[in-house]
Amino acid sequence: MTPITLIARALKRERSKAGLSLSALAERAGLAKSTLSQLEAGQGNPSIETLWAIASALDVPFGFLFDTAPPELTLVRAGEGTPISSEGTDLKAVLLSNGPPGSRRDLYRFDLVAGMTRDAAAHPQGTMEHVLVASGRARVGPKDAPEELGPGDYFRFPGDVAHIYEAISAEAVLFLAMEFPR
Amino acid sequence: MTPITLIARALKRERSKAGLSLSALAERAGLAKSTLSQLEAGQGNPSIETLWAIASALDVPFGFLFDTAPPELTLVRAGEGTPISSEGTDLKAVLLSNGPPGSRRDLYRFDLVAGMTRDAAAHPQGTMEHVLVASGRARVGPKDAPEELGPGDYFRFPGDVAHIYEAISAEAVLFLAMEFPR
DNA sequence: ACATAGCGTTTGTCAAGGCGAACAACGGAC
DNA sequence: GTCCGTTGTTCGCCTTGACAAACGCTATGT
Repeated sequence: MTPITLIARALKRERSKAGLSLSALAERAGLAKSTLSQLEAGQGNPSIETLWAIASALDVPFGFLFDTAPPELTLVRAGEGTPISSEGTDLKAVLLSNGPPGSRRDLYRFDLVAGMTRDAAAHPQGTMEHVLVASGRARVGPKDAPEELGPGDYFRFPGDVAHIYEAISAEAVLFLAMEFPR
Repeated sequence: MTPITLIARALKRERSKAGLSLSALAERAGLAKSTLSQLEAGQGNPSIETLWAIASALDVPFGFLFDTAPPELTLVRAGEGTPISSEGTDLKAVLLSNGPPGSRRDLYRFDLVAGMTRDAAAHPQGTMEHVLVASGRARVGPKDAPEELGPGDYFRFPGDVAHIYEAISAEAVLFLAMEFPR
C-alpha cells in the first residue's frame, strides 16, 4: 500500500470525525486548504512538517496514517488459550493477543516451574520486551544483565539480544508484552 | 520539538545500529546520499515517500521519527513507581511504561480494593485495552458488557467507550496495557 | 611516498510541493 | 427570486526537496 493512499483515507476519516471543514482545518494547521484538498484526493507527496501540522491540528497521534482495524472484545480465561510449546521445553506460554496486523505487539502469559530456564534467541532488531510478574520469583532479562523479579515487579528490556527466563521459586507466572518494530 | 530534529537523531541512531553507511543506505532506499546527509544534519523537510523509503530500507517502524530514547532497561519494583491519583479516588495506578511518543502504548499496574469502582471515560477513538489479572477478582470491561475476571484471565476490549474497573474480591491486582490508535 | 577506495559533505540543477486567488456548487436568510 | 456564507476544487507562481556530480577527508595497500 502506498503511503499517500493511507494518508488520504486517514485524513478524510479524522477530519470528518473532528467535524472540521477543509477551510477550518487549513486555518488551524496553518496550511492552504488547497494542500489539504489534494491530499484527501490521494495526490501529492506531503512533507513531514505538513503532516505534523495536520496531526497537531487534528490532535491525533502522528501514526494516524495507518488504518485502524475495528475493535473487538476478546476474553481468554485462565485455563484457556492455545499454549505454545517452545523448543520442546515444558514451558507453558499462552499467546493472549497477537495484535492485528497493524499493531506490532504480542501479549503472552508464561508459566514457569522451578529451575526451568528458557533461553530466548535474539528477536528482530528493535524488539522490546515488557515483563510483569504476577506471582513467584524469576530471573529475567538480557543474558548479561538479568534481574531477579518478585510479584508486582515490572521490567523492560531490549529483546533483540539473547535473554533468559528462569524461575527461582517453585513456580512463577508472568506476563510478557512483546513489542515488535515494523 | 521540531520534527526534523527528531528525524535527524532517529536516523543517525538507526543507521549506525544497522551498521550501514550513508551510501549503502542510500542505495537500499533508492535515495540520494546527499538527501540522507542533509536529513541527518537536521536540515530540510523530507516528504513522506522519502521517509517511507528510509523506514523500509532500515526495516524499522515508521514511527521511528519520534523519540527516542535508545532502548534501555527499566525496572520498577513492586512498591515503587509514581502512582497516579485518578480523580481523587483511592485507586492505585502506576504507570510502568508510557511508550515513546511513537509507539502508542502505555502499561499500568492497578491495585483495586473491595467494592471500589473506577469509571473510565472514553479514550481516543480506536484505543484498545488489554487487561491481565494477577490476583483477586474484578469486573472489568465496557460499561454495557463487563466481564468478571479471576487470576490469570486476559480480557481485551475497546477503550473508546465508557468502561469500568471494579474489584469483587477484597483486593485485586491487574495489569493494563493501553494501546492507542496509530 | 603515491594511489585507491570508501566515507560524508557541499554545490548546482530540475522537478514538485505548498501557497494564494479565483473558481463553481450548495444552502440558508430575507 | 437575489444575496451571502460556506463548501471543496482548480489554476499560476514561487519556493524547496531530491537528485547527481564534484568535493575534501581518512584509512588502507602497494
